[in-house]
Order: sequence, then C-alpha cells, then structure tokens
Amino acid sequence: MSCEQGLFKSLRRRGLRLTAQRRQILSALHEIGQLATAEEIFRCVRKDAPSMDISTVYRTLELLREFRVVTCVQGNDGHHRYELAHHSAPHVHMVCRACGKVFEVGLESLQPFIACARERYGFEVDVHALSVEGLCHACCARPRVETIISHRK
Amino acid sequence: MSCEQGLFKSLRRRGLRLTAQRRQILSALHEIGQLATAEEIFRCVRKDAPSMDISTVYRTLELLREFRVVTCVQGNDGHHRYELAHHSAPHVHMVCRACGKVFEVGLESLQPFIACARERYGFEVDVHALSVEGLCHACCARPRVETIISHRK
DNA sequence: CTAAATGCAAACTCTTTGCAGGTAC
DNA sequence: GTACCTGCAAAGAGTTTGCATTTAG
Repeated sequence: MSCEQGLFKSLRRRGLRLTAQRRQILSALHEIGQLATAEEIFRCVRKDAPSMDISTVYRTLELLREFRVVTCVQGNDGHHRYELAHHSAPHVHMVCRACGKVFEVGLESLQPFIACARERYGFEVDVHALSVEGLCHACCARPRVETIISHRK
Repeated sequence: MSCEQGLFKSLRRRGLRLTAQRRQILSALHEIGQLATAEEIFRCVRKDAPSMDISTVYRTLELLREFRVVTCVQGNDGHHRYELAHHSAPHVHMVCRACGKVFEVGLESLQPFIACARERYGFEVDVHALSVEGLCHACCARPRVETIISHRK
C-alpha cells in the first residue's frame, strides 16, 4: 500500500517507527473511508487487534495529523473526527445537527467566501477542516420541536 | 435593559424565574460582547459575584440557548463558545488556529455555498453557528514550523 | 542493542447531576 | 408557601500522561 510506504519514509526521516498498531489504525481509516471519531476508529481496529489500547489510537491519530496523513474536524458534538487526507479533494462537511448524518460538497461554491476572508482580513481559511452544522433534508421535513429546540446531543 | 425584560417574559411563560445569577450571566455576556467559553463567562461573572458556581453558568447558558438568547458554536479547541444572539446579524467566525483570535464577516460571500447546500442536498445550513479555522494575517506572516505542524493547543 | 512505542492505570479537564438549603414571585 | 434555583460535591465522559515492558530497525 503506497500510503504506508510514504508514511514509513516520513517516520524514518525523524527516527520514528512504523509499528503494527500504526498500520492497523491506518487500515481502519481506509476501511471506514469517512469521518470518524477516535472511539469509532478504536472500535474498528479492535475487531482485528483486540489488545490495542485507546491511548494508542489517540497518540497515533495525533502523529498522523502531524504528518498530514489525516485531517481533523470538529463534529457536531464537539468531538474530533478524522479522515485520511488523500481520501478526497478538499471538501466541506455538512453535519445534520438532528441526526448527525454527514454530507460532503466541494469547495467551488465557497470560493467567494475564501476570497473575501483573504482580502478583508488576510485570513487563510483552512480548507481541510471545513465543517458546518445545519438540518438535512429529512430532518427539515420532520420539524419536531425537539429537533429544533435542543440541537445538542 | 430590554433584553432582560424579554427574557423575563419568556421565562415566566414557562413558570421559570429571572434570578440574580441569570441577570449577572446575561450582563457578563453583554460585557464580553463576543464569543466566550463557559469558563471565560464564569471568570467574568465572578468579578461581581464571587460565590457563583460554574455549574450555574453551564445550566444558565443551556437555558439561554433554549430560549434563543445566546447562540453557541464550536471553538477551534472543541469547546462551546457562546454569544448573545441579538448581538449582531448572522456572521461567520473565523478562528485563527495558531493564536486563537476571532474575526467576523457577514454571510454575503457565503450565499453561493448556502444555496448550493440547499439545492444539492436540501441541507439547511445553520447560519447562527458558523465557524471556520485558518491562519490569520499575523500568523501567516510568521510561518514557524511549530504553528504549521501542531495546530492544536 | 537501544531508543521508540505500547498497554495499563491513573490523572486531568470539561461538563453534568443529585441533593439539601435558599429564594423569586 | 411552593416550585424553582443555587452552591456544593461527586460522578461522568473524553482525552492525556507516567511508567515498566516490549519491539522495530
């Protein structure tokens, strides 16, 4: 897997090692193929490596983030969610605050905003960590008070 | 303060009360005038009301959010940040991932994206909880490896 | 071999909850 | 007077850290 090769080289360059656990976590990220919390990744890894500890998952995700192998965004519940950086082109995650479902869309329609931020403030939007909340089609169609009032948890 | 009047009525309608603590927290939100974490609000309130407990701050913020008096977004560090809802028109918060500074910009440049989300997925973006990460002008100008590699904490 | 990484357990931080006493109305 | 609210303390959830042991290279 070329992804592993690249990581191996990067790690070696800093005297770090490609361990079985790191490979397993990488493979779980491939298997999941979309945004996932540390907990979800942990559960996925555990299927094949029941002895792995969650602290290893946290440490590895932090490492992978430093090496730009994964990107990280805030979910609607305040937890970090990770996905492989090369998995796709930069995109926005739209998270439904009622059901938690995630939709993706490219950056095209966001260019005016990105340009505006740059021109007005010199602010460089991080296009790899874009996430917005809202209500998905299904949850809009079922506007129960509950969904509207308490949009947390 | 008209803001207090309105809240009082809303509370009464549900048999709830406008206590000294709730007024103090409201006043702290006015004083701060921008996004703040529960902890920051707590510190601000404590200046005048040293006996207030942080659990009261959490409970009150949750209440104010239910009553749409405050809005709540995720900061770059995963903490909720609150601000008065009427404080300004809907806007995007741009949070620098290096120094934490917050910039604001109106929704105009974001309309194409909002429209795109709606047309393509029927997704209604929550315009009161928009927040993006990136690098501010000052931090872009000082591209230390540190700022780029470890953009957390 | 030897520094780096892991698993375990314990610590930490932020947030929530249960409860007895206090308070708005 | 009576629910509602508060402060306190303790519990939870998610994440991080210290340390002895294991392991990649």
